[in-house]
Amino acid sequence: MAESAGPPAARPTLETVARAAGVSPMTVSNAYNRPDQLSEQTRVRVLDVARELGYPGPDPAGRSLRRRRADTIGVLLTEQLPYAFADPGMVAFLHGVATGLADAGQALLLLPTEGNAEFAHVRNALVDGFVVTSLAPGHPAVADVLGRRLPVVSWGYPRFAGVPRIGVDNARAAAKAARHLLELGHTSFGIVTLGAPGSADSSGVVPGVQLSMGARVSGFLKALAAGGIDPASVTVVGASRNTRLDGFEAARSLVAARLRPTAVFGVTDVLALGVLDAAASVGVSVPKDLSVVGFDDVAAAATSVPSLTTVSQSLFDQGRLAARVVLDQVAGREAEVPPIRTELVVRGSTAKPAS
Amino acid sequence: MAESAGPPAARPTLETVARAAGVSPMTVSNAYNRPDQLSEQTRVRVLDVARELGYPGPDPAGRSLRRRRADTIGVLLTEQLPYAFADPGMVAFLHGVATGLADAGQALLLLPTEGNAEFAHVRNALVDGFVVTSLAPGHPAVADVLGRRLPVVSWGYPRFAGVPRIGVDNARAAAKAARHLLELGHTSFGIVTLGAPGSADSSGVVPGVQLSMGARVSGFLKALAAGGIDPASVTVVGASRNTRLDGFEAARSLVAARLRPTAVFGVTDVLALGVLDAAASVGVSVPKDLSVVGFDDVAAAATSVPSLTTVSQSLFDQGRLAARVVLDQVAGREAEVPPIRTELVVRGSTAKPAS
DNA sequence: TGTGATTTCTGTAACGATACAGTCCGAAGG
DNA sequence: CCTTCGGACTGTATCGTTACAGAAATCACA
Repeated sequence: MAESAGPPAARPTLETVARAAGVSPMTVSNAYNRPDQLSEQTRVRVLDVARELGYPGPDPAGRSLRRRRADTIGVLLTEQLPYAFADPGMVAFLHGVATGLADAGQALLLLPTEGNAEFAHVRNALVDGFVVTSLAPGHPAVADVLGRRLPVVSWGYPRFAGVPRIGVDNARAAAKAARHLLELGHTSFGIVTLGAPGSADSSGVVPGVQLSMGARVSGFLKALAAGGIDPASVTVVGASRNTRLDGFEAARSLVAARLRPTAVFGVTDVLALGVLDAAASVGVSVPKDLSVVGFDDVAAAATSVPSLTTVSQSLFDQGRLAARVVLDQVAGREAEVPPIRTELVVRGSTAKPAS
Repeated sequence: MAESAGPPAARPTLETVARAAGVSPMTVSNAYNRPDQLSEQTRVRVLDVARELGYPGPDPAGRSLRRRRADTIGVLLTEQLPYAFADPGMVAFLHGVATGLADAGQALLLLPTEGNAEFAHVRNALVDGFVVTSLAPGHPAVADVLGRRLPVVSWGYPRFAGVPRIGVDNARAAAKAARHLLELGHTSFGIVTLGAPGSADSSGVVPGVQLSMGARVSGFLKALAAGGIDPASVTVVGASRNTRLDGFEAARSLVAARLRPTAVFGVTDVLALGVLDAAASVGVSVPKDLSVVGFDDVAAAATSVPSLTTVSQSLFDQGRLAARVVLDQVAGREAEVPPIRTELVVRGSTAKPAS
């Protein structure tokens, strides 16, 4: 073929197509994006020519530059990205975000905040806004996100100035768990938290624990104190990661101790499920010999054996709300963030202590 | 302040910064992207000026257009995007993809293929390549993806010409489950599959079932036939969606029937867990009165009561492989796709039939 | 037939960045 | 003193698209 010689088949662009079809580039663009702006006849002809030339359609990069819109929201995950998928609470939240974005026709870009890529992700992400999940104030990604000067909404702690935050009142929610156990008649307690192990000091502050988890621990202890229990008498153990296995290992010393508490609060359901495993492994019966309360109400809490009493916080709805709030900001509407309700769901893992 | 008048504070660009710092735009660009190309002194000065002007750093849209790279891979989800998060098998696969991409410093763009956005997502996605999950050949998104002329890798069925496919041999894998049950001595079988309910015809083909699930069903039946069981004697019921609850409902008729089979194959673990629920709901003891085998080996299979015998297929590794293959293509290397191994994991849900 | 209104299409000018191919300059080496 | 070399920086030309303003052609209707 003669035509296979010549310039080495430059990638076709709008203009290539326009020239070949004998119309202006604008008309080709309209053929793809605003079918109502040109006659059906021309549109068909243009698209035919495009197909013949192997034109893949308007390049999103050019379009994005010109329109100053990416129709994409970035979700920044505190933990290394892959790990987020292993955490059912995070998955439920993402599920909600994805739903909210999909309903609005927006795509979701997942951004790791750790890893070998020195965080350039955030600087280079083609997005119209960010949803950030529980980011520590000093984290390098914080500066990157705020530096982009794009709409942001944050989930969990801490608060950033001028950034709407979505999240529950962890201290109050944890207090519900404590009151439930007090009402059942428990007097000796343990806590499995996330982060550094250690005991609470007199003010109920446990050092080295994630902020939101810290609020859960201190809220739980404060409610106990209001019920006449000395916070210093409560043994607090820490799991290094939020996995069932880490919860199991952290709880082993608790449930095997001679002076075993009769009630344990796991600051996440995943950890609480690990407590159930630990109890089973040493022959301690739940809820007969030990009551266990979790936090989050993930799907597995309802199907575990025994099923888990927990503080429900509708992670899915929070995700959807996060999407709505960030999209409102993108659209120039200031969104108000309603408070998120929590509710104690009593299931099979709590009962009166054995007398 | 006098300077707050004047033009309404145009958003600063590379050139704004360059002019203010008395250098060329190229130098500003280098200050951000190639620190080794200029003196430390100039770099600091440029970045200082940028900060003063409130310059948010090089705009990803411009950069992406010029470099013709997005450093992002799009993942196309068959099901409506949000639903994918509810499916543990899909989550495990995504987990693997995310890991593979994060290791290579790439971001992950999640794309819905359904919803109210008429699939424009795929055409507008700023990505260097796609990973598609189990897309039916006639699906509108298929044309969009192939039309982009970007690297693609597909997971599951069907195969597309020129597109590397990652997936297991479902028929052979399902046969392992069948042989396990035959060896235990079972002679009456049921299947819970995904898609339209219906009975197998003589050739073992069940109409209206997803392709990969169809392969599991027919592979299972073929292995039974090889063991002397008439496929027509096997009752096949269908769940409309891959959820534990749908599996429960689909299995109810099976386990409650007078001529209840002694062994049931769930084509996914999620459905098989639903079968366990159904058995429990009518007082049928697993594995004493009923053996149940699943497929996938999701996390919940190991922790269910009883734990689930299943065909393991390392979904995580397949995700990571998908990432590697598509990135290889982006880099111009042709990747070869190794076969994926499956393995029968025998746990507590299978036993010899009650005599 | 004239006068708008409507439909259909075009020309131009950005959008903001980086690749590429230099230029300039001081220091090292002879 | 002249050459050579490497580091630091610059100028220009795109990358591919769409917003905007308006022109030309067609139509409706008195």
